Amino acid sequence: MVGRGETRLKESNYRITRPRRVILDVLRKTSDHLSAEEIYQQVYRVYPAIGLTTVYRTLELFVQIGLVHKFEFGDGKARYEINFGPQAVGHHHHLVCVRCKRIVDYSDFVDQELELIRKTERTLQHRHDFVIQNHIIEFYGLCGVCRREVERES
Amino acid sequence: MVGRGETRLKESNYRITRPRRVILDVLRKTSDHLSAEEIYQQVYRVYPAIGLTTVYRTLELFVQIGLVHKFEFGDGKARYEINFGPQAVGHHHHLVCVRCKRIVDYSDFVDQELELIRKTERTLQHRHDFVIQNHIIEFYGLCGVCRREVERES
DNA sequence: ATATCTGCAAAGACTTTGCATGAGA
DNA sequence: TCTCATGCAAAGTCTTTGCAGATAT
Repeated sequence: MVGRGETRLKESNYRITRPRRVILDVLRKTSDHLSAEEIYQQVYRVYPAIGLTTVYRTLELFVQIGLVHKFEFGDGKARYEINFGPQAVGHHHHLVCVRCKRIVDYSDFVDQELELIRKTERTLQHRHDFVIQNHIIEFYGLCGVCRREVERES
Repeated sequence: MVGRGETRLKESNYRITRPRRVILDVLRKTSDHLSAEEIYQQVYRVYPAIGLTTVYRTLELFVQIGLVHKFEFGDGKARYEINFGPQAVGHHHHLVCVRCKRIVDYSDFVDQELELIRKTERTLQHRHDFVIQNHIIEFYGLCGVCRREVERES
């Protein structure tokens, strides 16, 4: 999916600039769910001239060309992950606590999911004239800590 | 999943108030992806004393007790849908355009998905000590209109 | 009666926009 | 060269918080 991001940029007629390269590097190297501010801070270390605005603009660009996925888990700030595609190592999904917003990654069943996803994807592409770049599966619920706190309150 | 929402409120030791009843009604009756502001406006028609703050607080409460799901599709405002559960009529997923944020509902393959989801759910519950309330599947990509615009630009 | 809930106003947090300067192809 | 990209400052939008008055049980 992601290929080499620089190639993708060129293909889409965007310039390869220092900020874009560094932001892409940060995203490629982390396995966290980074917010724009966090990405800004990481980039700042190797390229202090960076501005937060550029980070936002670059991330939006990456999202639109399918290089990155933007997640919003409900805690007010968006988070970004590079999009390696459904078959790549690193493909995973999320388990989110609706109370404390804790996020757990999981990658169980991704191979079993693949067939269903592919089939769905094909159908949706045709039926709705969409070019699909990626998909997400998320489970929502209460983590153990929050469940016990809720039980105690009632 | 949702049962009768009022019952769920009682069980969780929350009071059944006019604003809560009206907000729940609005959510039960619509099939749209309403934002807090939109919900406020709908509620306002039958209960003009409502405040936007209350709408936000009520929605957050509903999310935490699993009555409602909060979606953030990337356009800056959260959207809310009542959570009927994976087997109920009305269960559906989303197809989102990363460029114009258009959202298409689909419900193809939801029966085929059920088995996989159940299995995943069971595993995750145990492995991560989570009580799972619901799940979402979302596909992201470019809608036809945006795809053509992007092609024209390059 | 009293612990909860509500509405208003104000504050807060994240993100976007305008514009002049700088940099890639 | 010349269009595209960047950074700063300011503005914008959605959401949350504080607090006094109202309400459900």
